[in-house]
Amino acid sequence: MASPSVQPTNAAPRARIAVIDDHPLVREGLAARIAAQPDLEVCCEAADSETALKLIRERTPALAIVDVALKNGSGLDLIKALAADGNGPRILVVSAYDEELFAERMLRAGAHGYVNKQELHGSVIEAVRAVLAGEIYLSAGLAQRLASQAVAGRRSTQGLEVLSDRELQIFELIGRGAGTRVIAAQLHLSVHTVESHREHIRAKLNLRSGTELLRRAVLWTFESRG
Amino acid sequence: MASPSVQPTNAAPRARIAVIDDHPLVREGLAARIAAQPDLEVCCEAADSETALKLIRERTPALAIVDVALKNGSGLDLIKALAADGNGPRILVVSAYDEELFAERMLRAGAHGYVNKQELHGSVIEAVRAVLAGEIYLSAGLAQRLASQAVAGRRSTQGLEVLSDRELQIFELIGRGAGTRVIAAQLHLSVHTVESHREHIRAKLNLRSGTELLRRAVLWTFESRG
DNA sequence: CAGGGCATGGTGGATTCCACCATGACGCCA
DNA sequence: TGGCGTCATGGTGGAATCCACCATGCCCTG
Repeated sequence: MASPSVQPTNAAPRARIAVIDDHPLVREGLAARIAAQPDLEVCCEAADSETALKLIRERTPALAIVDVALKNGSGLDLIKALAADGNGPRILVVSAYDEELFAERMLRAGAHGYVNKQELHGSVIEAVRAVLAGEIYLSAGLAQRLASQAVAGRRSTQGLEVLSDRELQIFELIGRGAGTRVIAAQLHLSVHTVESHREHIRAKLNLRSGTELLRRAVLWTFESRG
Repeated sequence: MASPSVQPTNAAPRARIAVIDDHPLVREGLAARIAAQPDLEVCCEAADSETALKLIRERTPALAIVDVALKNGSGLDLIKALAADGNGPRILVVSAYDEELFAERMLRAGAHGYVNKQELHGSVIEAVRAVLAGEIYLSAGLAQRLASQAVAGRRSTQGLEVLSDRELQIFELIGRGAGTRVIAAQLHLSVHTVESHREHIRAKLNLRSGTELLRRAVLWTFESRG
């Protein structure tokens, strides 16, 4: 991939793109848009991070569009795995949450762009091209917010930014209604590990009971409409 | 609905469909699928309930595909408004949540079908056709759960009307995040009593785990009490 | 009166929670 | 380079809980 083949715009072959999202409709929407471009094409699709990883390694797309919340392993893991591969595809994250919360983490984990599903009129393609060209792409509002945040160096906010990646990930799953054992299975972790994370989350968010935790998580997921 | 005017399937013209979703990508995915059918076509799209209402009244589609969570008015309002119009389009709800909670509300508000975004490989079109044909369409898992609920004994299961006073009271406390022991203390009851009520609530609402109960209770308190 | 729903409580076994603890990996910084 | 903190991963054991039955008493309605 680092080989001199990654410049498709001037040649005949289209840039090959992987679409990873657990909503079939979103996949199709993306695929339709991409297919409509003369210089881009979809080379594979997947709904969960495992098959995604497999497919991407096998088909070596130039870019992968990844949703934050997948079935297994939640996108973040996928991104980390891809980044760890070294010469993997460039990565554009699509999310229903426009939380700076996620954007920051995703980018740190190795993503090259972050676009919100909501404000996605024509900008995906724009984002795809930008990321393919080697740039970092952020959807409109996010850039400013991230920047101002970085400048302000803000803390606490009682909010979820105190949580580590793993913790946030688990927090989200809790919000979706998954029990500890389900989460453990889904993330390929020991139940104890998940419980540990749970405990840390509780501590960080100042929640006494697991009930309160679940409540918080459910409300949060609901509010930020996953 | 009983009027003989809405019968597009037998003639040459395609059935005209409105697509209402705040995710552009999902809209496009749906549009692409619909456009691929010989007997269907998209007549308008909208991202919020206001323009949706305006467009639908103006263009009189045979069917409207509506997302639960819109920007303004949350889909539910839209459905109610359309139902109030009397001779509006048939309505198919698409949702990211497979909660019976939502399905119930939507159907009661006047929707004719409810499909989950997740399990949406080819079923949307199927659902569209069914709803156009005058049927009520529910995505797989939901159908059973709702049916078993309806058959199991009582009417409409209006959600919580089946609950006795005590049960509702406890349900609400659960929704506020109170644990069993707290509830017991607060109501001057034995923990066992509360647990019994809990169990009865679960049974009545067809919820499997206590987690589901909590989740549902939290969502309810959030939804209804503003 | 009989039956049904309701509120109250209990028992016992399975599960989950939760407060500690431990280890290895990584990063930071002096 | 070593030390310190954080993170992720796991474990242990006792407390709390869940949950499927069961039991009693009460009130209402047929």
